[in-house]
Amino acid sequence: MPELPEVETIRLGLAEHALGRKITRVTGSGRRLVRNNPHGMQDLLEFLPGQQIRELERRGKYLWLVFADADHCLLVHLGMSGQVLWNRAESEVNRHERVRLYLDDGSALCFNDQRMFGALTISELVEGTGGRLVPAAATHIAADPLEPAFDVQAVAKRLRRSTRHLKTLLLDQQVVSGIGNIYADEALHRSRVHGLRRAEKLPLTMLVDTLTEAEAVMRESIAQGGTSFDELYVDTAGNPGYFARSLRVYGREGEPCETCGTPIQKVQVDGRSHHYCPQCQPRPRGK
DNA sequence: GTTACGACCTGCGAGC
DNA sequence: TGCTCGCAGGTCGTAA
Repeated sequence: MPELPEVETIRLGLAEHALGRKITRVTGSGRRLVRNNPHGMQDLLEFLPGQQIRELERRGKYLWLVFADADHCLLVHLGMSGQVLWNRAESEVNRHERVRLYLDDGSALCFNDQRMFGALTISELVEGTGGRLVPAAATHIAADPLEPAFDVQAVAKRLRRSTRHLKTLLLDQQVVSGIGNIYADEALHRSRVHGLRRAEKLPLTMLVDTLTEAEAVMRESIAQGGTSFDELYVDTAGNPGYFARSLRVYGREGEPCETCGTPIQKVQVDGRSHHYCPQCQPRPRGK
């Protein structure tokens, strides 16, 4: 599932191949991936050919292609199962391929999506958080922990004003972006906090610690190419990431905690699974 | 304004 | 063997 480290790995892969390249042709089918465009696929087919890719930007789980002579960009969200593969133009079409951008060097960027949660959107660039140019369709997304504009103290204070479960807040992209279910669980384990704790009940230092651990675990994951549980996440060359073997709690239900040996447990927090060590991360009283 | 929850979507595995 | 059902989870809309 692409979270910040996986999207950043894809961004780095794209930068290697696509920067400076001009889009010559676009093919695509289906409506769901392009549902946020007023005229669906037609908007991509009309806007993208001839555009030169000048920059590749990312905020949280959102990635966008900035073009050389346009105030619009192509905003990419990979949802749960999106992939961006760099192929030869004549390469075989994957059964889940939705859109293909042909580049002027004979290569192609293929957007695959099995579960159809992803989105490709032509969006205007506007000034967003921290004075940064961001797609209008993503202005509601908060800064992520890897951005210079990210203020950990301010975000911790924002968390502390909420009565919600901390796990749920970490997943709220309008509070802090880039964190998904995997890295939320890992950050909570590293900071020894149970996801069912109410943010308002926690000391500020503990919230700062959780956010700091989130940043650390995502940086470590980027260094290993992200986390792959199955074939759903691969980089632009089709290779899996190797951070899954470094995860301490996510996907390790029943296995001993690396810290204390207590079996990892799994519960539901607001409809999402939460993996935790009952010894290192005690549940709040009454739960 | 804030919070909680269901729908969307597809493939896979468990259970019958 | 084949069918049904639940689960996975990022985001958005809706209801309270």
